[in-house]
Parts: sequence; structure tokens; C-alpha cells
Amino acid sequence: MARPKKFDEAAGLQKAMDVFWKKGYAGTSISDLTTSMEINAPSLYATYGDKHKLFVTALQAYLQSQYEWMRQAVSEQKPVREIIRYLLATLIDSTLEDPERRGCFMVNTITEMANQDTQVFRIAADNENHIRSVLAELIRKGQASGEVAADKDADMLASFLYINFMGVRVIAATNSDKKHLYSALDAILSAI
Amino acid sequence: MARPKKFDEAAGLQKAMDVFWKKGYAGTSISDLTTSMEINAPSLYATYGDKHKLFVTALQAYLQSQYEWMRQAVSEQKPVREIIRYLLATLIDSTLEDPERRGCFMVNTITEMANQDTQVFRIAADNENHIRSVLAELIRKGQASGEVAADKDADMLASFLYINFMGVRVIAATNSDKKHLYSALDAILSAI
DNA sequence: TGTGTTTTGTAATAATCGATACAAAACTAC
DNA sequence: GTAGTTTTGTATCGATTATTACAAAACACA
Repeated sequence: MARPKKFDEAAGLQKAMDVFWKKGYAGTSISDLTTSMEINAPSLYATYGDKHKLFVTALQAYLQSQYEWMRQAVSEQKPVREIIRYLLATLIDSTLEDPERRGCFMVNTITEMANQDTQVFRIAADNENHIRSVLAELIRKGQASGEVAADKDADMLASFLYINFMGVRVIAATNSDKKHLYSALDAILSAI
Repeated sequence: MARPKKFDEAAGLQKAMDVFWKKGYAGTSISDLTTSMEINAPSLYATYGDKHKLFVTALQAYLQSQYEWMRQAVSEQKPVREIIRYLLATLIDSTLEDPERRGCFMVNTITEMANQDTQVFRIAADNENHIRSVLAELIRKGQASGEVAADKDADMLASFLYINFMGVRVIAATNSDKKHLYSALDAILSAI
């Protein structure tokens, strides 16, 4: 018994994510958002809260899709090294193929705000722990199957991989030379 | 035959660098700058140009000091692996010790603006080429002295190292666990 | 066909944004 | 001391910032 919403809430969130991802938090204005989401300011505030709240919601939606992608890749019945190569290669490809070269939304957010925004800091720390634990689990699986040397420290290798995940995302934003990036994959995998 | 400046131009630039480094380009206001630099707006504009020009000048000053540090480390008469470990360890330490956890000014700038600002994009690309060539040179030195396997591709290893330089800087901004970061150093060095 | 409820569009809020006009102040050179 | 030059401080510019008041519009239910 009320006027129904004219826009799709999930689609609007996706649009907001795209804008924040491209321009960052401080670089995005409410006007940018309302234009891209095709709603007006009162609807935005009523639906998503203020700018900061919308940003956090968009960031978490991004991370969820990232986790989903990773969870699926890790659970495949393939050699561990192949999975890791697939993960890194996909990170490189998706970054290079993005016409806007936005890199990784989480990395962008860390470098913009983690030192000033405690909520973002916490999200970033949780994200790191999550990804590292998934990678450590993957390494352990490789050790159980004999693909990875059993005497290596799985947590240490997971940290190493996480560093490279982040580094690859930063670099693919400015380096369009796919061969350079791909050649480094061999070095990364040789450490495992 | 004119009124002399009351402030030190180089010191002001350093202050501007500190603010941009901490808060990013969009997150920094002229008011932030004039407060920190202890000058007023007209002096800022007369001396450094507009906000964007000041930002670029500050960024280039940052890169110069970075290059100077690296050039010196690389030219030392020590085993190549030791130099690389020193470089990475210093990156980790300086990031963790910074009470403001600002990470790397160049990384922050890449993830904030490289996809929207052609001048910044060019600076970032030049920076990457420069650092990669310095690292490749170092690797080749290691190959000449027998410290690094001669059949490995020096450029590839340089790309690999550059990825890890970037990754370490991003992660040290949110992860305060020095042990985790340091433990990954062994994995990085094992790939060389 | 109303009645109640919520969204919508418009319009405006105070605050701050980057940038500058203008005149007083401060210095050097003569 | 005076003339010439540049920096300084103040005050302000129009534009944009995030956010909201308010009323018309659009639906569900009776």
C-alpha cells in the first residue's frame, strides 16, 4: 500500500560500485552517483544511507563476488599450481581488459583510505586474513597431494602469494605489456 | 629589489608531499595544504602553480628521493641477494614504522589516478620502467658473479621483483604483523 | 473511488571547493 | 629616503560539496 520503487536496488548498488571503483571515494560526488545510478539524491539517501555507507556496501558486494570467484576456482579438481596460475592470470587479464583500467577496488580503497578510516581498515584486514587462509588451505592441499614440498610453510607461501596478488593488480593498471606480466608468473610459481 | 619570501620553497614542497601522500589528491584540499605548509593561498599559487601542478611536483620529488635511496643500495659491494633483501626489508620497515601508515606515494597515486590522469599515467609508466631496469641490472650483476643462475631471464625476474615491491607496500599498510611480511621474503628470494 | 503510504522531483540548505583581486606590507637598489 | 618590485594578508569569487524539506505523484488496499 505504497508507491513502489522505480529502480532496482541491486542494480543501483552495482552502478555505485562501478563509479567508486573508477574514481575512488573522495573523487566520487553524490552527483556522479545519482547520474550513474539514474536516481535522485533523496532516493539514494533513503535507500542506501549516506555516501560513506553506500561506499562500504558497494565494497562489501565487490568482495563477495571476489570471494565467490576465488572459492570456485580453488575448489576445482585441478593441480594446485594450475589453479594458482589461473587465479593470477585471470587477475592480469581482467585488469588489462577493463577499458577503464580500474585495477582492484579493494587495493584502491586500501591505498586511499585504510590509514584514515577505521571501518575500511578493518574490512581490509579481514579481507587479507580471508584470502590468506584460502590460499594457505590451497597450499596445504598441494602438500597433501605431493605437488608442493611438504617442508615448506603453507602460511608463509600464502602471504607470499597474497603479496603477488596485490602487486599484480597495481601494476596491471599501468603496464599494458601482457608478456611482461605473464612472464613473471613463472617466477611466482617457481617459489612454491 | 623586491619583498623576499617568508617561507622555504623546498620545505613547503616537502610539507605538501606529506599531505598528498597521506590523503591523496582528491582527498586533499587547498586549505589542508595552506595549513600544513603555513602559507596562504596566493603564495601557494604564485610559487607552485595550481593544485595539480603542485601535486605532480611533489610526486616527482618523492620519486627522486626513492631513486636516490635505491641507487645507493644497489651500488653497494654486497651479495645481490643481500641487497634485494635489504630493499624489501626496508620497504616493509619504513611502511610499518610510519605512524600514519601512508604506504607508497607512487602506489597510492597509481591506484587513485593513473586511469584518469594521463600525466600521472605517464609518470607511473616511466617509474616502472626505471625501477625494472635498475632491478634487471642488479640481477645481471648477480648472474655475472654467479650468485644468480645464468639461464634465468633477468628482465623477467625484475618484473617479478617489481610486483613484489608494489605488493609489499600495499599490504604493509594494513598488516602490522612484521613476521608474516618478513617470512614472505624467503619465498621471494627463493625465486631468484 | 477514496485513503494511506512511500517514492519521486524540485529546490534549497550551509559549508567547502579551487582559485583570484586588491591593497597593504616588506624588502632591494639607488 | 624614495622608487620599484614582489610577497603577503584579507576577503571574495562562482561553483560544487553532501545532505535534506517539502510537496506532488504513484501505487496498494479498502
